Amino acid sequence: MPRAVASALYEKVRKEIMRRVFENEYEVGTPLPSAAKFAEEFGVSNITIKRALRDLQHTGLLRSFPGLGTFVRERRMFIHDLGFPFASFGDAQRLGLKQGVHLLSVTRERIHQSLFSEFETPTEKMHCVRNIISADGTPIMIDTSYLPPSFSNSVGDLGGKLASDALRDHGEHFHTARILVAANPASDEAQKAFAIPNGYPTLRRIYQLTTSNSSLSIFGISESPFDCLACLVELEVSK
Amino acid sequence: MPRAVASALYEKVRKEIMRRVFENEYEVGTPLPSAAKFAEEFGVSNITIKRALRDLQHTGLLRSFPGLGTFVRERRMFIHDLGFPFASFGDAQRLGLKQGVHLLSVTRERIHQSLFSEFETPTEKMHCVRNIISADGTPIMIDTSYLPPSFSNSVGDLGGKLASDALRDHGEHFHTARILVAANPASDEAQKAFAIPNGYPTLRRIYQLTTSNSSLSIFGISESPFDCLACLVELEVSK
DNA sequence: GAGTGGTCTAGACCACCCT
DNA sequence: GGGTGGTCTAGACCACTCC
Repeated sequence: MPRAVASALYEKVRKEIMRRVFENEYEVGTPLPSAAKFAEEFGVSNITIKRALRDLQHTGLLRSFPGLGTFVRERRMFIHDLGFPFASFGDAQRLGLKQGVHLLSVTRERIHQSLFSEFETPTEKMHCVRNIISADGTPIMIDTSYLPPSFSNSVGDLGGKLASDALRDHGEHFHTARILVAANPASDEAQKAFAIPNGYPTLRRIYQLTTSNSSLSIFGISESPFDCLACLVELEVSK
Repeated sequence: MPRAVASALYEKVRKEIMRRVFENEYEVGTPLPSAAKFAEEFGVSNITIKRALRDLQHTGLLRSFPGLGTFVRERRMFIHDLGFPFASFGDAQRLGLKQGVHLLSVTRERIHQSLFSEFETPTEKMHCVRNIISADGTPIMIDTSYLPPSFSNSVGDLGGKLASDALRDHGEHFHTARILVAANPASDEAQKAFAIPNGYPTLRRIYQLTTSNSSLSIFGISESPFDCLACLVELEVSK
């Protein structure tokens, strides 16, 4: 049963730098010592330092900019209450934060079955709307919503708002939300949208919203970098 | 606005190997070509190949064993229905899978406040029970439960069972579960317990169980590798 | 002994940012 | 020009597994 390196040089370096960051030994806004400086201090190779720094980027602790240096990453975590399944503008105001919805694309696509294996999804081509949702100016979530073709007469309405709002505009209200919450390495889209590295942990919500109109379901996926968003749920336990 | 490398050699290699795995070009159980073979095939350095393979380990696609080779990682995903907040043996049987609970440690610790910032936790020293939960023989979850000191007369009971079961043994039943679901890079404990690399995405549930006895709350954290467990929740939407 | 992956180094080049 | 991080290479050593 292999694994566990722990004794590696880059691990020692990583843990020491991590400790310093947690002890606030580096000011946010000013760069950490350069890789060359660290290499001299720790008495190890340049490359070993870079390896440690890269690992710390992958866990969200640091962020490097070529030509500028390496910085402590500032975090701002938002809590998404699943009791209000999909933050709409009303919810955002309630939470006291400025929410923005930025349209990425409107296309016609089939639902990616492998992601929705826990759901019964239609196989026909759906309207597919991708939005970036930001809170207080920082992007925190990329949402892909699939709406049935019956929405075709108002596709233009879909941009810049969330599926729940689009539903509302059609006079429909969803009454049940079924949500699969999972962790995942960042998708390609999330990597681009949030400028995060390959493998960066993200939180995914794969959801189905149903309305009183039984033929009308909205499916979707939301993805957020792990350090931007968490979900809260409160449950009365049956028996 | 930096970031985005995509054109890097190791990225091309990574994507090509990833494609081959998804296309089932490599049999599970037999090793992939060695780094040396890949280096020859792609016409790049040994080290560049290793970099790509390492990234693919960090996203859970591959798993390497020194002396043996690199293998496609077999995944088995369990779905945890939050409607039955904490899988007990009864729930496990209902789901038709063999659940195991393996005691790691019983200690007295204070609750780590920074992890429970969304909860109001007691500051006194609590009983702290760590268990590894496995399903069908594979470990899928490490759980840390904090129980109030009033459980002191039966600390011996805490091993090998979950907090909800311990509660039941005391004639108490929880009626509300408050759960914060988040993604995170693997904690040190999870790294050891699941033999996963630094930065591996995990799903965390930070929870509070309350009973009709208002002074009795159980707090806890569960952590699972992202490819082992997801959470499902179904909600009636108020309003 | 041969092959494997993991680590570490020295050295090089690039694109970027600042002065 | 000098500093930064990012990439890539060649070469070495180690611990491991299998034959």
